Amino acid sequence: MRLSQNITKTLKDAPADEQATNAKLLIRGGFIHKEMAGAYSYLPLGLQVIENIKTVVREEMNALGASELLMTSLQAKDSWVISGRWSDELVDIWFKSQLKNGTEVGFGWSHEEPIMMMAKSLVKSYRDLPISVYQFQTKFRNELRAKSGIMRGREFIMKDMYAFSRSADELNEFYERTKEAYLKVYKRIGLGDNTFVTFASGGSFTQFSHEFQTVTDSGEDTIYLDRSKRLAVNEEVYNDEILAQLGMKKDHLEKVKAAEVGNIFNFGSIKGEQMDVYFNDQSGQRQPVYLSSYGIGVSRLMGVIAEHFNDQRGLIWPTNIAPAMVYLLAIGNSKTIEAADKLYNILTARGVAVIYDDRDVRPGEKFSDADLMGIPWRVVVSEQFIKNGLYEVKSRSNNTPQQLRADALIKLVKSGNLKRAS
RNA sequence: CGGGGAUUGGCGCAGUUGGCUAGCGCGCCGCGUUUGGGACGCGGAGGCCGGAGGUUCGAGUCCUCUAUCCCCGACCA
Repeated sequence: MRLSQNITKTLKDAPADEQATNAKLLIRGGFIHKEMAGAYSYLPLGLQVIENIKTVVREEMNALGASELLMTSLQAKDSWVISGRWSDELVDIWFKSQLKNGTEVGFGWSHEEPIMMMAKSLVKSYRDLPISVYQFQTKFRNELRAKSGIMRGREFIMKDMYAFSRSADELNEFYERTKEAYLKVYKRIGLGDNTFVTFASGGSFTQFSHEFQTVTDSGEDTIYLDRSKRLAVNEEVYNDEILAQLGMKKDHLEKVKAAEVGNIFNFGSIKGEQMDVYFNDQSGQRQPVYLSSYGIGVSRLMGVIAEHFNDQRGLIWPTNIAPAMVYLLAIGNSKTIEAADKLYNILTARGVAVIYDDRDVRPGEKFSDADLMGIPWRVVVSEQFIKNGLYEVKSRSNNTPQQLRADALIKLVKSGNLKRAS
């Protein structure tokens, strides 16, 4: 995209009402806009990051055999009454409203109950199973206190997947495969080294659920981490008995702050029994459906990444989720601008996502914005090199530029394996 | 929900013991000079000081209520 057409402008000062690093940088760079506490709009650059994260998640979920759907944000009261979770005492983060005729409705903070109701009408036979579906949804949670920028909002984007299985074994098999898929997701978006499978409280059916925790001081969870095993225990279930059970040694554990970027649950047959979702097995017997659910906080991930990858100058996006691969700018006269226009067309045609700073501002301002926005590669078209057909290429995380021809430039950029046009 | 802090042009801030047309920097508009790390000069636009009520000759400044935001805690299927 051409920066002259971008709706946002970068800011030198972050708004005083933001404390969190992720919010400060994302607002300064023009990625998000605060609507109110805990509710942020995603501007073109920010939306691109969200979409890139989604693409990675989507590919990994599809690889599991799951299919994407989209449920409603508006939810009927009935299904939640069945499970008992319509209660404000039990679930204190409900946003509720009512229709003109007085019928109560809720805004989805989870989609477990609605998906079970759907499954009830769609899943009848063992032949229909196993099956898994997922969606990217805006969740609404009326938190008492919003905090940490986009890391904990009242409205946020989440990928949630629901798997229906015929037995505990079948469920477990899918559960383990999904756990691996999750680790792939975190690896691909740049958080692989710092994200750990973590034992957490399990809920009604199993003793544990598994969280995916990214180690960061900005996180709100405390975990006990065994780095060599790449496993951790959430503080909420941490005690000697549990450690012994998990075969983890206390003196191997580090106490660290972390942000939960995913959580997976095994509900066993409980949900099916509770909500009357049964199928007929091969012998015609009614059996409860086994449910497991899998969440990834997409917008929170964006926040965690912003917290994790930055320096004095601004953001440093990992290549797989950067809003663009190249920040292109020309210095000087009509000749370099013409050359930059041309390069922009070439790169775009080759499927490279480019932010082209075509604004009539001084070079220093362009450099600063390139750094603030955290685009992996900066390409400068200047008089001194263009006469030899060379472009100056510099990585965001490295200060020494190199001079390359267009084809070498494209090769270099594409080695980051991101092919998007914008 | 308990505690603490804050609210003055789009953003960051100043504003004395209550006093006259409410200032500064950034950003924005115009003209000119500039052009490899957020340039400079000149000229402009933009604010009933979060809101309501009160005290006073007079309120950005004092009092009461209220809204919103941030932080700590509690909370986080």
